[in-house]
Amino acid sequence: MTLFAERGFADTTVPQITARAGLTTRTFFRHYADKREVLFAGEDELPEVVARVFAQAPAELTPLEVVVQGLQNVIAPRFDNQWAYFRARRDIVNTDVALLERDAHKLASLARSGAAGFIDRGLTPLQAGIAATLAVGLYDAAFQLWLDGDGTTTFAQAVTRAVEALDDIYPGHRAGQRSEADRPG
Amino acid sequence: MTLFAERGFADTTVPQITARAGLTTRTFFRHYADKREVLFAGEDELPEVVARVFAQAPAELTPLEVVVQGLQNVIAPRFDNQWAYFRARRDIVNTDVALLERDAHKLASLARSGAAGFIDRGLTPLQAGIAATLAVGLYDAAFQLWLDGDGTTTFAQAVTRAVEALDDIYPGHRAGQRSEADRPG
DNA sequence: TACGTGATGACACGAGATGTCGTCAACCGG
DNA sequence: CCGGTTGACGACATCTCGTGTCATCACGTA
Repeated sequence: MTLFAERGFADTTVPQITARAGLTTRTFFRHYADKREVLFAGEDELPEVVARVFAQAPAELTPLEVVVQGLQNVIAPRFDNQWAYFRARRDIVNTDVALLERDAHKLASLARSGAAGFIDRGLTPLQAGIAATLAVGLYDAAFQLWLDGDGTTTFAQAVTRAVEALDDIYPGHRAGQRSEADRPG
Repeated sequence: MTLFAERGFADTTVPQITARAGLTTRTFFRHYADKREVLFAGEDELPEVVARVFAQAPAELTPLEVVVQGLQNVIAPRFDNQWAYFRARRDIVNTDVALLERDAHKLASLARSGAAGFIDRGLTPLQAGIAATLAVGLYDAAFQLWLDGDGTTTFAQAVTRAVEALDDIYPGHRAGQRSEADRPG
């Protein structure tokens, strides 16, 4: 991370990283599948987290309610207190196309995991795919909103704001509310 | 494409491709930024197409209406009659993680382009980001649905089915309809 | 002590990707 | 017809990424 911030991701070679760490190039690739993966290590468990969210969710919840509840109760606690790290990480990722590709693919994998969960809940593959994409969209929007803040707001608050934005652009049935209630733009 | 189908993407080297084409390795990289880009050439114009859709859309349309109209009127004609090519292309892309990453990033770039258009129409960045992600999700769902078909159905029909699926999982205001109408399922 | 296991170092190597220079054909104005 | 420019390509060198392979060393255990 330090070297990436100093010299940029592309201009930092693996030998430079391992020299700083006192290891060998070969050892680096035994721990990380490739150079990019250093910045994404630890996110592989997210699909499992998603699966757990679906397993614990009551059957009567709507797809969106499952998503919001999962983001608020399971994802949020994992992110708070790590704001500074994710902020620094995003600044690096945004400078390199290869890292943005990896990031986009991780989100797509997350969506596939979510779609599997929705199918288990009885949705058709088409519905599940769209629901999962919408869920990941909310997740990512909330994540970026959270990072754009000053580090004092919680991830859960960002999720709430993202859901409100969704209702603004595409008013849907919210639990306990009449969908007719038009919101001012 | 032929070599990729025969030997797989990863096991096909650039010298093999250029030998088949009667050219040099160096010449290959003058036409394509990297090996993966061969399968995505021509999609760079999609963001411009998106920009045109937004420029032509009447101001009174809702975000979702802009998307659906754009997909039906502008995107669909570009895809029909190319079903066989896109089908073969998808079969190759799905076999290689690096290609899936590139694919995911292209969709993300498309979403950024769409978000810019929504911001121009007066949405907040947060709303625009979510609207664009939802739009790309519909686009991709329709695209996959279209490819899963037998080649006789049109892309526009797939878009219609995708929008119906969205309304099933997250009932929103559709033009000229009461949103109270609960759908079974 | 002897053995197995796991992490690491050392070395070689293929493939992707880029910089640089020279060549050649097409084009264009005089 | 001539001389210059432009653009595409070949040839060569080079760098980095990533992998296969084998030797070594530390550690725990019978």
